[in-house]
Amino acid sequence: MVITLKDGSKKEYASPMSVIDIASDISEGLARVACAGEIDGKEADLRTMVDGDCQLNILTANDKQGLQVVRHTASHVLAEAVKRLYPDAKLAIGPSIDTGFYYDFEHAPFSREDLDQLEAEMKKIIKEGKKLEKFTLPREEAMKFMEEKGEPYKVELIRDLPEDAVISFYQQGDFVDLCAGPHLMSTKGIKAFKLISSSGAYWRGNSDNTMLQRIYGTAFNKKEELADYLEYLDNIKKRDHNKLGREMELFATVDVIGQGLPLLMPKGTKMIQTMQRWIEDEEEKRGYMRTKTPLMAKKDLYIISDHWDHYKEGMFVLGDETDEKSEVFALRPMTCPFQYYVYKQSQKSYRDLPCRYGETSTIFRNEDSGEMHGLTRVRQFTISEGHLIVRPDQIEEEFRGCVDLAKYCMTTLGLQDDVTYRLSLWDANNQDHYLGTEQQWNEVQDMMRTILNHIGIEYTEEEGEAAFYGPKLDIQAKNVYGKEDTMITIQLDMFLAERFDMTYVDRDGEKKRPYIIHRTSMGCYERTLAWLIEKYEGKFPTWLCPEQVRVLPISEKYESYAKEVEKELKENGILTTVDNRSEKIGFKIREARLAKLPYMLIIGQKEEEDKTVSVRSRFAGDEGVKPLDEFIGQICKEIRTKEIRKEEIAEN
RNA sequence: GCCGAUGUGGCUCAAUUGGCAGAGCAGCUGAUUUGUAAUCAGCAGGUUAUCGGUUCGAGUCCGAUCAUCGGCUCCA
Repeated sequence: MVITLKDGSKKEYASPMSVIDIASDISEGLARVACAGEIDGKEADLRTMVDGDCQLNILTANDKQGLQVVRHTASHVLAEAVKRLYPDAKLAIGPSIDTGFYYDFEHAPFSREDLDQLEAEMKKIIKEGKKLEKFTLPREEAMKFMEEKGEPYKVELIRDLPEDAVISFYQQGDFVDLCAGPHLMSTKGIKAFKLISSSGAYWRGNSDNTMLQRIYGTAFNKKEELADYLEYLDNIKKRDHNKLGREMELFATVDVIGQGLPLLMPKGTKMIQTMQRWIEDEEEKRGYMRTKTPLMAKKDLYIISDHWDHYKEGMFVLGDETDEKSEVFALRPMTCPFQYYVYKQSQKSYRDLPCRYGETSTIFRNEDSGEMHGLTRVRQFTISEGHLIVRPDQIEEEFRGCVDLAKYCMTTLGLQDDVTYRLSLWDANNQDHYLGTEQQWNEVQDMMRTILNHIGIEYTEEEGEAAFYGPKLDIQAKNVYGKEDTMITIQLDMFLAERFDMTYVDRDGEKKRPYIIHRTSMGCYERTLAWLIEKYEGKFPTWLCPEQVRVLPISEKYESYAKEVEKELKENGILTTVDNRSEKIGFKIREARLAKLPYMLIIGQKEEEDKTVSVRSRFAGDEGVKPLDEFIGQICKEIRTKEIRKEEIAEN
């Protein structure tokens, strides 16, 4: 057989060889660092026998997949350490993940001290350098084997494998684990690892199941890489909106007000107001009509919209539901039905469509108590919500307009490169959760795909993420810790128009059903603020800054001139404050830096000259003495054009 | 909702293991009037998240509640 290597060179062997033996044949050095193989582009264990012509690539820990193998093997070492220290612990699953690996155990919660002890045990296991041996068993024997070992979760895993699956195990010394692999040849290949944390996690990700204990860890090829990663984890805390946003007095929370109900402080509010005014104006330019509808409604409304059946758990209900005579209200979890009634106030012609309604809409969702987080997961929030009532022939163009608006918003804020697009589909196995029929869903989902392909955006598809009334294009972004949330959503709905009996009179005089596009142009203001804090590390683009210029007189003598300067700046719409404290100028500058201000103006006078304004910016440092008019012109232009300077984007 | 950790002035942290709640920074007052990262002095600020229990005595031990954090599940 002929093996073609990565560099194009060829090796010929008379009989089948394992990947690791071929690696050894290439060089002993390569065999030592080999983590896995890639046969004709498919990942393979080092023990895999190669028995025909193929393209072979040897993966090391420098390859992403190679590192995954190291981490996966580290998870087995962790499992062995747990079984050594706590023989009663039951094993569940232990995969590698983007940032390392985890392993789930049925056991009492692990403390940090337990993790330290487990780390020490893992070091021992690695030092012992046991070989990992792979073997397979037929289904029944495999189940019996794991039953005898007292591993009920493994038995369940085997039971659920397809009939024809090859059931493989890896053994290192006395420790055996059910595993598809691939794995390193020896535990010695784990050069640097660390157990990061532990927490509860449901068996098979289902909250009806037992809660297991998950231990998270990470592993790297070199000690320095691990140290860098741990330092990185430490550093990103400085960008965490939940910490920085409180420090910068953008928002706060108060025990007695409650979870998920942050107070937006004056500075945070100013930023949101700036964004809101900008977005409302932009939407108006794009043909939206604004509405202002109630924050609550009788339950009757939600019965029509089907929220009562599909979403009641997520709503704040006011009044006694059990008393049939009392009026029951609910705070709105979205604005859709309210805007539908705006539409229904008059009979519409096909000429009236598309009908674009926008509302800066505060909504309420009763999230589970454990879900709240800073500004990204709250119980009351405000979104730039909109509904477009459209004819079938207008769907594509209007959808395209929504995507364009979303992109414009993201680009203006500088967030456009940090997002991924996800087409959220229904779950055909769970049809009770959705309105409509399978045929209708297939139709509307295909329509979405066609539009997205025409627009030419790259997207992934995700089943079970749709709204109950239709598929969504979700624009997703991650926070500094890698947790993903929806930034913007554009949804296509062919069901609710019927439920609300919305119609238009078509050219032929017949009443027809419109389609509805639900969309946000920028999404939730609170969440967006959170992303901005993390993106810019608090050093926002000037137009968004709650304090754009701070005027710093070098002494009391210049206070009155400082006031004049302030007045003139304010007249030009620049957000300005004066620092009148009697501190030394160096101290004032330090304070202004900590406040992450874009500009400071230092007011003083040199010898016989007139009073001067010297400009200091976080972009160019000391810009020297400038005429005030020139400075005002410069900053006004910056605010007007919503310019984002490169320096403003915090380095990763 | 579930598992775990945490909760002491605005912020960062002490309090010798159950024995008088303390410091730095921020704040306020006064002095200083300053040219690019910290002027000096003084003052004020706490029912130790809340409620209850054990104890001669609780920041410390126990219980409940609330909130915050890390996850799981859920979600814009």
